[in-house]
Amino acid sequence: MLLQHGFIDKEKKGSVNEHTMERHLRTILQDACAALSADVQGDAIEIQVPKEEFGDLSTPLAMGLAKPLRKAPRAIAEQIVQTVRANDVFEKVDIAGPGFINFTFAKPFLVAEMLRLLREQDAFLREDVGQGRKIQIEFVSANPTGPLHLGHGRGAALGAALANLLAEAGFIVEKEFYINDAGRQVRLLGLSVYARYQDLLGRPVPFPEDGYRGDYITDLAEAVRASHGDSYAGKAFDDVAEFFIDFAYLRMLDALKQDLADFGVVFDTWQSERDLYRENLVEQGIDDLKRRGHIFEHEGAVWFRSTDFGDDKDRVLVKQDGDYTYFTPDIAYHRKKFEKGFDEVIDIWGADHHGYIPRMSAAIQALGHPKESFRVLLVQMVSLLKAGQPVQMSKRAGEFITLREIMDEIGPDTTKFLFLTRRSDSQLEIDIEVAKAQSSENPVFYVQYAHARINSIFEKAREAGAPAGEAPSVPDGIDASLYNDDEYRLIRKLLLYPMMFRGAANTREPHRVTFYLQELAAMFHQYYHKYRIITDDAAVTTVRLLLCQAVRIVLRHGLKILGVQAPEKM
RNA sequence: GCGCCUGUAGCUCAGCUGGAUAGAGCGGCAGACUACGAAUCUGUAGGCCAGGGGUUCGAAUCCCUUCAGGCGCGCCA
Repeated sequence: MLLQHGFIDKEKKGSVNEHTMERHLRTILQDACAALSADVQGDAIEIQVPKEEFGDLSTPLAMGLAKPLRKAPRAIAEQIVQTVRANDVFEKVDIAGPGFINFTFAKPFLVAEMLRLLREQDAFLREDVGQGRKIQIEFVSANPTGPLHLGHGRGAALGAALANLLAEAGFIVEKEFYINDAGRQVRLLGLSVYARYQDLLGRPVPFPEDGYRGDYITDLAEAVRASHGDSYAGKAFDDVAEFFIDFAYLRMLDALKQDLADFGVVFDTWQSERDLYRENLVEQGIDDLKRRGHIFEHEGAVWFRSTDFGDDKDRVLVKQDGDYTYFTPDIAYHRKKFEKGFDEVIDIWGADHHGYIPRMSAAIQALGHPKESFRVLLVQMVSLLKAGQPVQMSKRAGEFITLREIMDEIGPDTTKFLFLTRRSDSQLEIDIEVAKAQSSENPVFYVQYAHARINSIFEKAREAGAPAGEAPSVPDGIDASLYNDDEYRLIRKLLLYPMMFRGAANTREPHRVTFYLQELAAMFHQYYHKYRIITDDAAVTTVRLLLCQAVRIVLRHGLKILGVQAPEKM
């Protein structure tokens, strides 16, 4: 159940990528440091991608060692270079600036790595950072009281992409949606529908002050009338509350699931708040905290001493009137998450809830879990512009742009891609006119076009009777001189994918994938314009088709993480 | 008042666990289809990284401060 992504090739899952450019370099540098009697762990060595003219990879290692070794950075660099130069994976190793060491890999090595990419495909691209650790991502979790809006869409895109990313990175991932079906909000929903229903039957009642006012409320009231006629006419709300609440929220939940499905986002588990009560978990949560000594009573209320764990103030769990606060079932919920055995729990929240983080974190720590095992990713607001003018959104008046509308306007792929080209915690503006009008120059099409174009090349190759059909079979070796400098640029970019991938997984930042894909697509389009893939020279053609195939594999992998189609044709 | 997020090219944003001459897309300007898809490509202009101070070999990145925008600070949810 946990592995329903269909994306993970379970047979290849176990293989670990041992020989990317970066790992190679790391190992070599670690040995070099040992020779200098500097105890540096391979993983701790900083490796970066420099500007192209400097080389493929570089390290400021020597500058960092200057102080502990009490030597000049360049002198240290010299020593490192001496030991490293003998290695034949490098074409060039040199020192630049204040002490950077730049590495340029030898072409035969690059070619061999690319062939490995072609053979191993996804297994070559991913890095096992999770090592089977269990991680839960809870996201969207919208109240089932209205349609999903853009903020939810952003959370959905992020959560789904992150789940794909982490699953590929060797975590066991569960995607969960928390259903707020027990609180005041669903009651208000039921009451709103009730009021509209009575209106329809000519028995107007005052509309609730904070009620939901969207047209969908009236639609729900109509649906009640259609299925139950006037059997609830004139009855007091308290007598029919359960019916109206359940009728309304279950329909909203269905609609919400449909929206998410159409957006391409699927959840593994749906946790109901009511079930937490049914299973007595809310009470157990309080008891657990009590046992651990973090509960006190004050002025007739039950408090959690969250200040012991970094919160600003202590928090009430049971009010004077005996009701729970919103926080209390949430503690039970997070307690349950950990009882299910997750090593890490990620919540994706709207940024307006950021003030809630310290108390939730405190509760989790109080329950005995390490602080680092809980992580909240904040998704900032999405504001919508139409031709440069802000579109006013008021949830109260039921006036807001829904995810559904945006999906219908600009398509799920574009919507997801736009959401994922920004860090989640930066505010995002989408101008719907721009997104529509420029659809032909939209970044998502740019990347997809590269993929479709490669597919088209293979079609052409088949027609032309080139030595390749779908894609040439992968040879054991290729003469490194068959590739030109522009092709080596592309190959290097491909080989940097695993490094980018690991960074994205470690930081939980899928947007890095988006940026990488745009860069790769750009590089490919440029290459395509400069050279013909299918030529009279059979050897060159084969070798170029192999490169195209490698680009295609990487594009597909990246797009799949983002949850965006990799179309054969456009 | 306190806390969190943000401030980088005309616009939208990357880069932020300190590294080399700060990047991309869009928009602007000038160009490229008799060859695998022009949803593409080439060239060009555009910056006191909000301001100020500090830390050090080195700061867009870390610290302090000012300013501007957003969001929070309930025995609400």
